[in-house]
Amino acid sequence: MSLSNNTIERICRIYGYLEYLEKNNIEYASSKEFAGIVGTTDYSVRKDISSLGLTGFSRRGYAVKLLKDQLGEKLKLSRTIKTCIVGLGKLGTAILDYESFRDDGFNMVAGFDSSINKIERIHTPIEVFPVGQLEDIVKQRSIELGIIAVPPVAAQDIADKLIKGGVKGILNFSPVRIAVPEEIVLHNMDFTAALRFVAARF
Amino acid sequence: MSLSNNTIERICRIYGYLEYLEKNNIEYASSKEFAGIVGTTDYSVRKDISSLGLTGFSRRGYAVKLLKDQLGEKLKLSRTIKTCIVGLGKLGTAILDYESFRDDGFNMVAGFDSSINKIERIHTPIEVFPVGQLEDIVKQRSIELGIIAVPPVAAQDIADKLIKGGVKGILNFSPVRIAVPEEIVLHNMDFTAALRFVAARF
DNA sequence: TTAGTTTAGTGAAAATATTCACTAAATAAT
DNA sequence: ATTATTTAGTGAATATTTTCACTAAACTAA
Ligand SMILES: NC(=O)c1ccc[n+]([C@@H]2O[C@H](COP(=O)([O-])OP(=O)(O)OC[C@H]3O[C@@H](n4cnc5c(N)ncnc54)[C@H](O)[C@@H]3O)[C@@H](O)[C@H]2O)c1
Ligand SMILES: NC(=O)c1ccc[n+]([C@@H]2O[C@H](COP(=O)([O-])OP(=O)(O)OC[C@H]3O[C@@H](n4cnc5c(N)ncnc54)[C@H](O)[C@@H]3O)[C@@H](O)[C@H]2O)c1
Repeated sequence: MSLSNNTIERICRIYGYLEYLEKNNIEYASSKEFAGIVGTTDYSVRKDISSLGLTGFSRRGYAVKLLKDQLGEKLKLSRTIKTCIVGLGKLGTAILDYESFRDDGFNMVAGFDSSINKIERIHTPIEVFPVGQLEDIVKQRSIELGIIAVPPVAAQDIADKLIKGGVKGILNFSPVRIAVPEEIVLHNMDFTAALRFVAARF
Repeated sequence: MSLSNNTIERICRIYGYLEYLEKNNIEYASSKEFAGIVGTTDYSVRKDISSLGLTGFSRRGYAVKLLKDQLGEKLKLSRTIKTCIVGLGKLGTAILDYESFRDDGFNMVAGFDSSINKIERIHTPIEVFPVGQLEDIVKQRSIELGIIAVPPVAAQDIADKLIKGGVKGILNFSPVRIAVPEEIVLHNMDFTAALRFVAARF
């Protein structure tokens, strides 16, 4: 019962929508509605959900709160995941300060930068450290997920350090390919590739 | 000869890598090398490239400059694409100031925000306008691609205005589903979904 | 009660995507 | 000159994903 990346991606989007529905006290939603949200068909949504062994209700659809909890359970999203960000430049500070991540279950517990100047000037409730302490802090605080927002040249080095510290996954915003061992989950957010992906389909 | 989204996505990533190779005066690269970059197999890369009617050279691979130009031609990426950003908050200003986009063929020609205060305070070589002028400026300057970095509640309204102004595609950073007509290309950059996509595969 | 409607569940069919197995070309090595 | 090696090109086989067609359940309305 291994899930395809497409299924995981769709479920993650649905999960976000379920949170929204829950906040708005909506109790049921149909596969068709989810399909609209993630841009697929109701068949696919039902297949995705049932492939996790979860079920809905005839004529009412899926129970929002129940499904959210069950999906969270299955995909290990309901627990809070300790996260850090490396590179506190323009993009990094935007991410550092983005408060919704906490609601979404990602607890930003540290920021790192190589510039002491920057670290001293930064004004945020989150603790920030010089990059030299990266590995230690990641270990100490059991940080599971690292976000990379350093210039491309530094990205591989930072990834290596995050991995030594023990992170299980990396979200990389720098536009370079990073090499990681098998067991580490890597996902790239390549803005330029995304812009091209749009422009290529005009 | 319509390309799948997977193919387009891979080609966009390869295109970025070709730019890097070109800058470093590397003349040839193999399908295997591209496969490593985009995380697929050499077979798939060759299929992708040949599905566009493009070819390489036995025993040398693909000619970097030639392939880049040809892919650029086929996917309409070689021309410069006029782009604007709406919402000049933390994320929006980071994107506004990100200079690599220009090298990558995206010319940021305008920024918009609803806060006059913000517009007056912003310090950037790119022209910024109150959001009331959005539709007109997009028309006047023939902006083809709009980036949305406003709070979720405003996202649909901004999308509607961008479309009225005539953009062909939208890159949406707000974590909500936006409705657009068939002919408009929409792509969502949902950071939370990306974090979840990583965490779900730990 | 009965007929109609909505929506989930699901095996089968169809469509799509990937991988394989093989050919051919170019070059290097012996 | 011959053999070996590397790498692209590609039709066929395989695998995966999506869609379809149908069933069943739950509820509504007549
Ligand atoms: N700003 C954007 O909109 C944008 C868009 C797409 C991609 N990116 C990518 O995101 C990354 C960050 O972009 P940015 O605009 O914030 O750049 P930036 O220059 O504003 O910030 C980079 C930060 O990284 C720090 N840094 C440099 N080397 C480091 C190291 N070895 N360890 C720790 N910190 C280090 C710098 O001190 C700086 O604070 C870059 O890779 C960039 O290509 C940015
Ligand atoms: N900061 C992040 O790291 C981050 C991460 C993920 C998603 N996002 C999303 O990106 C968007 C922007 O985030 P941010 O952190 O930059 O927020 P922000 O509050 O810093 O900036 C939002 C900006 O939009 C402007 N704005 C509000 N309504 C507008 C309207 N109708 N027209 C034009 N401008 C308007 C505001 O004046 C402000 O400058 C949000 O949707 C947010 O959810 C941000």
